Amino acid sequence: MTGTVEADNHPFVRKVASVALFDLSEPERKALAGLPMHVARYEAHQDVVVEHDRPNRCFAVLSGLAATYKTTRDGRRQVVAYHVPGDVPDFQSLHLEVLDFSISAVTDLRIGFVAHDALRAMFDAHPRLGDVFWRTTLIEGALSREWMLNNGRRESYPRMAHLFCELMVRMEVVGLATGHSCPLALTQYELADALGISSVHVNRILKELRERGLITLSGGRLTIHDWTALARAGEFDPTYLHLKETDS
Amino acid sequence: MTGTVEADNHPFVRKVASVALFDLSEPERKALAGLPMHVARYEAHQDVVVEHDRPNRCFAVLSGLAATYKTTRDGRRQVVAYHVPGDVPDFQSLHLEVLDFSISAVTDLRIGFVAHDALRAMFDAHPRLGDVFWRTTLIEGALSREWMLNNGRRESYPRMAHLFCELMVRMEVVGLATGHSCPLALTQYELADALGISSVHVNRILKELRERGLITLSGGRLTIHDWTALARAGEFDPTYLHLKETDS
DNA sequence: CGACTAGTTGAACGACGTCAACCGTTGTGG
DNA sequence: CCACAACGGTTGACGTCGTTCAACTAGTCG
Repeated sequence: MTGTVEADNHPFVRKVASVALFDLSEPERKALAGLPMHVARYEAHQDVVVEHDRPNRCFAVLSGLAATYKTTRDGRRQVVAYHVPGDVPDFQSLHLEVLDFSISAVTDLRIGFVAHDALRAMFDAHPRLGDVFWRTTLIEGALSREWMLNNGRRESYPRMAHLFCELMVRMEVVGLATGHSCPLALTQYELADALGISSVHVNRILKELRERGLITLSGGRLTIHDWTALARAGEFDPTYLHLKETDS
Repeated sequence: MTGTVEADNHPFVRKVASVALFDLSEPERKALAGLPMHVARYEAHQDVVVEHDRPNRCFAVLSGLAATYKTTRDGRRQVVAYHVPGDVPDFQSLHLEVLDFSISAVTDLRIGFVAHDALRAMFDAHPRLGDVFWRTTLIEGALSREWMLNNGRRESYPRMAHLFCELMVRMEVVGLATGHSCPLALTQYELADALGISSVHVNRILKELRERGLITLSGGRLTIHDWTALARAGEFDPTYLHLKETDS
């Protein structure tokens, strides 16, 4: 293996390459792969950062699933984003001092911390990389908007269908899905918090999706048996994910 | 009047100065004020940009109120953000080719278009300004998250209270509110689309807020009679707006 | 084997939606 | 200058989607 191949397997290089609209230069690859990264592990349900924190570092998800969430005063929880490997969920801490959300491990999680200073130095030296990271934060914004539409204007059946479509596509993009099946260890409570409904209702909708032969979600695994029907039910159009054209 | 004062009244200079964590240098002010801007007017309910557009320019709201929205296939509409003067609602078009949302004029609107090329040139010459605009897009992301919590986990009464609190604070920041009263020409239909409820229900909640003496919304004007009670009802905590410390 | 957690299901309730009628204001054209 | 259409707001009656409460099951861990 050459150094180049090694760098290409680095999570940052993979992620940035998948988002950038240009080919990364060799110095850019080196800068990304050379970022000093501190790897840490979290168990499911642990918080990585919490609201009001003032981090001096960002982190990338290396493996597992993370969730950004907020809570009301009386403890009701709303998941506002899920993060698959490669994502940098608290990137905004680079420019906004105090966090307005918390991020927790949904499953066992491996993450890599990178100091703000190191990132800033890299962006100074390689401005195009800054633009790519900017692009990633804008894509996250696009996901937020789609979630708002989904949670605000679709009933729970299509709403859940839409969420499963999104998660499957994103898992496919990072190579974690095979044949419309991917690891997804979400409890029904967590699903409820993402969809803005109750866990009891999640259970009923899940049952309906299962009985109609669209999906199964069990054993920490989501399998979509009828992609076409699920996408139709959820009115799923992946444009908002802003993927670069690959296959479908 | 000196050239400096003139520049300080320029919408971009005002906006950037209000968001930046540092003092703008004179060259930076000049660059902002010197951006070639094409002013245009839109009547209420006209679209400025629509989903799937591929703009080669951004625009700033100069006066009036704009709304970013998305629709489901059957035409149900969800407003995902409001934009007050100074905001640059489609900034993401600088980095994402195709729009995943539409933006319409809520009231009569005056906007200023700025070509992407001009912005890119400015960011190359003044990297700190790029960081400030990045910061603004991250703040918009914070608003999205708060909206998701609000729409997903609060019932319609506190939900509407929260929205009015947010809008009032934002109007105050740009100097359009006096004594908890500001122009706000939203119809009940539009309010419904922002809150994810029906217009009939908006009417009822509005009546309740009015009868409890918290607000009045009429004649294109929102007046908050009891800020404390409204903020309490909406569990409003302005942290997520990421304002720089001024008054309260 | 007991304790705990996640899932499942029924029944009653409630928040909100839908439908429909009606009112008030505005603006336009005969 | 009035008629009337168009639109936004208001209200009641009723339907429904989703919640809440509660009981029960199944799997897992010590």
